[in-house]
Amino acid sequence: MTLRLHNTLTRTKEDFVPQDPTNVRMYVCGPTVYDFAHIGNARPAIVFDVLFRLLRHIYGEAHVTYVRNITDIDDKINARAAERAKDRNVPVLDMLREITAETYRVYQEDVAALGNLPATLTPKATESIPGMIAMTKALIDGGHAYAAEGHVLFDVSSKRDYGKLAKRSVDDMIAGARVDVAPYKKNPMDFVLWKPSSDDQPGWDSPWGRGRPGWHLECSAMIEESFSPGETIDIHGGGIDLMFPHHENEIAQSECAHHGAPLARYWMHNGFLNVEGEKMSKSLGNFVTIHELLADWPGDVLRFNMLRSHYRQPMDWTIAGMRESWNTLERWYARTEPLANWRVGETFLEAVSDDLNTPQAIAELHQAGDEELAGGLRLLGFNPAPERLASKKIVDTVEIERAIEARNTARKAKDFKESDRIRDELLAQGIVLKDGPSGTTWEVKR
RNA sequence: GGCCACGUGGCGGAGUGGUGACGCAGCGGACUGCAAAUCCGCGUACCCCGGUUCAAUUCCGGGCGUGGCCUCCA
Repeated sequence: MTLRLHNTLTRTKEDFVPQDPTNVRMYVCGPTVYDFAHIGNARPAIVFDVLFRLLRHIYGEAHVTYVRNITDIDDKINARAAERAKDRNVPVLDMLREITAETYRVYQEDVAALGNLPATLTPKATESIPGMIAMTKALIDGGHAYAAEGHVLFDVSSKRDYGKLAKRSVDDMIAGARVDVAPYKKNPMDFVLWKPSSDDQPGWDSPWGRGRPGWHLECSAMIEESFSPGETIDIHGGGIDLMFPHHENEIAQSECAHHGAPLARYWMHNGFLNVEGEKMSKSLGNFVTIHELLADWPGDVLRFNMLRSHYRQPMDWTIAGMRESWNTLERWYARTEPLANWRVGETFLEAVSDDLNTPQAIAELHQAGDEELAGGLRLLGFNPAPERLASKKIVDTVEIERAIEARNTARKAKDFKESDRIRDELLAQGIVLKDGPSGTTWEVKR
């Protein structure tokens, strides 16, 4: 059984062959920590966690390194900090540290609540500044970058195959460009490696003055520091919207700084996510954060719902889908939880190994016996325990038990009018009764 | 304007050149005092128009539609 992955570089599914099966290397672009992560951010976190687990299953836990960075220096963060610092009348840089630390903390919590394993390494951009400066120097020395008006820019004309990931030529992009081109750029597509900072912006001393890195440079430097400098990694992942310009530019920087050594051999991109048929945006008011979702829904449900669509397909996130996911998981957890034994089924593993075809894999689980169901759930990152699906709704258990007793007394006396009245009353409170062979059980209706 | 995806039954969602994946909902049955839950059974779908083929939902071309990227974005 071979693992096949869709490679954005070739736009085809390819057999995955790591350079070194005892050292499989994967890097995924993590969040910019300026605001709570939204449901769209959850998609890559979950998708690549499944891939991480699958790689560990195939190559062994000790042989897979998964790096997910934290972007904690960025102009969006600066803008947010400046805004809030003004409101609260505190120094901008203090505000900035508070925002990134707090957002990072919540992100880690949210991601863990979705059933994701911690990444092997979680580098922060602010901890890789010297590496970024060194890479910028190397690019200038190699004739791939130039300093201009306090900025350092990457010269796209210095890389013949610039655009190979996004499959577009520099000429095409210039033709379609809608941006004002900064006067100090030699070429409109040149992008910033380093830019000057004012006193109230975070900055580091560099050969080009006090400044801060461009976004793309951060990832290139963090990859270099997380793995061995200059080495090609196996998999680089992220959202499809990062393909251009972010990933294209990472490739340009890293390859030029490393004398042409490819940055990554397999590039993977997850599709976009819509909410109830509409693009998620703050103006539409359908902006859903993971954090608020977790207040109403178990993390496992959110995870399962995500995996019901293939990661490359556009996905529509709906409440109806979440309910369906909850029901399915609840039934499955009831079956698998008491089982001590589990094993990963062959057809299930084939499906997951076919470019993470989780919808197909889930279909296999619907047909599977208890042990294979348990094994499949485990591999996908679920921990079958009913309490993980407990409703967050607060109910008066004692009151319910008392009502059930009263109802069963009425039933014994064949007073069905009374027993139905009690059942309806509970139903009105959202409590559903089930009369089984071993007595009456209840659950919270959704 | 340029580039790129996608269009499957009431809904979600895989897949395939030739016997209707799978789930949810719905319908019928079993069970139940009646229900719920559970179990059993039930479905002739692949945007449109051409082409290739013995055969196309699947391949090719064109059209229409939806969405994404080209600017911060998972």
